[in-house]
Amino acid sequence: MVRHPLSKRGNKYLRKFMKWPHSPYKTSWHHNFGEEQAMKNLKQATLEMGSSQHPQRPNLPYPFLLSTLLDSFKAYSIDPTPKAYTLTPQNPNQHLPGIAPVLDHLKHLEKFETPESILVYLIRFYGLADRVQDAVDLFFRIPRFRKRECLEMVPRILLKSQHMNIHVEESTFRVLIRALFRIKKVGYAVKMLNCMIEDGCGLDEKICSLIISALCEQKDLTSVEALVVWRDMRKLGFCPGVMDYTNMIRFLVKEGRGMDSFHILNQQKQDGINPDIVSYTMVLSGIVAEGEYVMLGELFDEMLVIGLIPDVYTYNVYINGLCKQNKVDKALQIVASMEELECKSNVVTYNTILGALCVAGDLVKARGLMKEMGWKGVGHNLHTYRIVLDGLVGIGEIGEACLLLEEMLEKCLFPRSSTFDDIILHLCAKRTCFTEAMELTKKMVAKSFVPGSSTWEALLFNSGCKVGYSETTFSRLLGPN
DNA sequence: CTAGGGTTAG
Repeated sequence: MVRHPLSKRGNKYLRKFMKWPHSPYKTSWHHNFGEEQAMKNLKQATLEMGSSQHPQRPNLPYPFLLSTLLDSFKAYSIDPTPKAYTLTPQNPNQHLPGIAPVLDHLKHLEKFETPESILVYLIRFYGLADRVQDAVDLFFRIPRFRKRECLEMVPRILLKSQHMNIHVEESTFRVLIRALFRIKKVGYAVKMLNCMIEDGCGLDEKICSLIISALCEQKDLTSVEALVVWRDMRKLGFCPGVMDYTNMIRFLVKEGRGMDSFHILNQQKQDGINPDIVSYTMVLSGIVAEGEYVMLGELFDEMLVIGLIPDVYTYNVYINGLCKQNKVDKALQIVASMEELECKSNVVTYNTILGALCVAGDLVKARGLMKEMGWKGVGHNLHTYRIVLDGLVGIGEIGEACLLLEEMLEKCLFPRSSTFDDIILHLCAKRTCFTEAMELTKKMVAKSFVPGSSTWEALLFNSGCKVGYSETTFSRLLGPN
């Protein structure tokens, strides 16, 4: 059975069974995976098209460029993404005839508005193939790729209808506002809502909710403006529901307005709607982000008094707050008490504390905690390793760092490239370790890591002292890969 | 249609 990867119906029930290893909230994971696979197939297919030595299909099917693209994505039941279109043609002259259908499809059938980058790409493509006229034509046709064009007709129609004495009524407003949401123009949607009210229509609570829920995925309303809209809507008699409060809080926290989210939480309480653990968790994290640690403690206590039971998420936020204040011992106490309360700590809990220990330079404790994780059945992840590795490098424990690095590479986990640089630089600084530095560099380059300029400098500088490394060693490093 | 919505990392 083929299921749309993003369809909620698809994995709604899977959720409760599949809390791990993928965050159940990131349902887009499937989608991303599908996209990755589709892109891979597409890449392969266009490469095959390009190679003329393909036996069965000698000089391949330019017109199939488009169908290949569509098929690759259809196989995973997802719509082609804009990215797919930038991959398509590789060899200008060969794929030239396939471009027109692609453009046509983009203009008329694709759901997304053609990003300018694709058009730029295609114009350059025509240019490379010496089709200057085509390039110029395409340039002038750019506006036609804007799906917004259709919507730009709307004001004219509205004016016209006014002339014709046709009154715009509620349902028309609703259609228009929904259209604005589709193109993520929440700011205009708000304006339209105001028009609606001025026109004497009653306040539409559904639209209010829609506006609040769209806040997170839009860019034209700032948090300050959103707060004004919120206030105005309330003045007009909008009674926010739990979901409205949650959405508003999430938006504010995301925008770094922890204190504002705190005020919304208070409004919610005043309205007699009890905030749940999720809302508290979000607000607490906003408060931590703003460094309001006194308030963090107060709100956490208040939450307990109300009778809400914190879960891992909540504790992790609280622990993060303690760690930011360098109160690692207290954080560890919380972990211990979590155990008593039968709330299992997870990787996030440990990574947070490990980070604090590394900042404090207490690598001994960090090592111990890493061991404890294994023992408690909490697996190490990429971040765990990166945190500790950076910690070791930070205090100059290069020997240990190299051992940990070894362990990581065995598991196919890679450090940040800057960490590689740091390790190599440290090794270079110790003259006796130059050989190791070279070996490590070679290994890394093989894994397509690009050393920074100061790393090259250190390697070159030190290679002067060693006879074994000639120019050829370096040019080999720069070779393929 | 009774879940959804939330945490760390440079």
